[in-house]
Amino acid sequence: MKYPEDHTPDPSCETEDHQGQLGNLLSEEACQQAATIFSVLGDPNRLRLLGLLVNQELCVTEIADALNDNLPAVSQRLKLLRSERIVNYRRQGKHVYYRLDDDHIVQLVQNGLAHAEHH
Amino acid sequence: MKYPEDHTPDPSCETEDHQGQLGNLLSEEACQQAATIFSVLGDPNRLRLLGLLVNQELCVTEIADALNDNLPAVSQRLKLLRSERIVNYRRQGKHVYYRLDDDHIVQLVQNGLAHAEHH
DNA sequence: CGAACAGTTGCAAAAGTGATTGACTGATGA
DNA sequence: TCATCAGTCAATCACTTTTGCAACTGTTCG
Repeated sequence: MKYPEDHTPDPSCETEDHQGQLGNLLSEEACQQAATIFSVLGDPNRLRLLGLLVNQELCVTEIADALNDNLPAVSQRLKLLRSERIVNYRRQGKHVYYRLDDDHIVQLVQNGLAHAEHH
Repeated sequence: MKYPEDHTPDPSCETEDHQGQLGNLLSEEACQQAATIFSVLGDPNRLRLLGLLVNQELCVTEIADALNDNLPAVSQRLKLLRSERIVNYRRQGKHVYYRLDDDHIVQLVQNGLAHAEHH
């Protein structure tokens, strides 16, 4: 999966139409976007990070400490999560505080976990 | 993310404990599993395939035709989806019919789409 | 201003992933 | 049994993604 640099949807995905033949629920574009979100969630490190943010707002250093990870790595992950609008942030003095963008993400993550627990 | 060959959970993920310090919701193992599921869903081709199966059972050739894709490619994807128990199948004569394993998946996919549409 | 702290960015190496092709297996039916 | 159809497997190649480190930016405070 190639992550888009920013929120610029690729128009070239309209070149062929794979829908409509069998009552496909998923439009081409929706598939693309949903797949991107899923693949961003599809990494244990990022998922752990999101788990931390479920009920609190934390700055990068706190996150890195809590996850026992180094700062640049955490910052990279946050950048990706930011680009998919999964997390949001605000700067306060020297610190940048991150939080989950909305409850939708929590829903998604919990759904995924629920399915994981089934097996 | 490396996909596990089969449903054999890796015990080596218990070597270190990254939890408990800040009320982390997600256990190490749950994270791993959920991340695997997410990353399997994190591909537009697989997502389209799942879209096809939402209300029907189809054999591999039918899927390949509907998606305008070649048989081996579809079979590979199905194998992966199978390994994560996202789809289920039965053999009938020469044909292998696939279906979604349970409603949970539909939930997950729809959640992902819902978030995608937000932006 | 300049030192120190908090984060971010860039880059190269390493690891992982997906598409493709050809060979293989299993079932059917003449 | 042999030919054929349906599907799977395995290996390779090109391409992405992740990671670790060093350099850089921005902010505070003496």
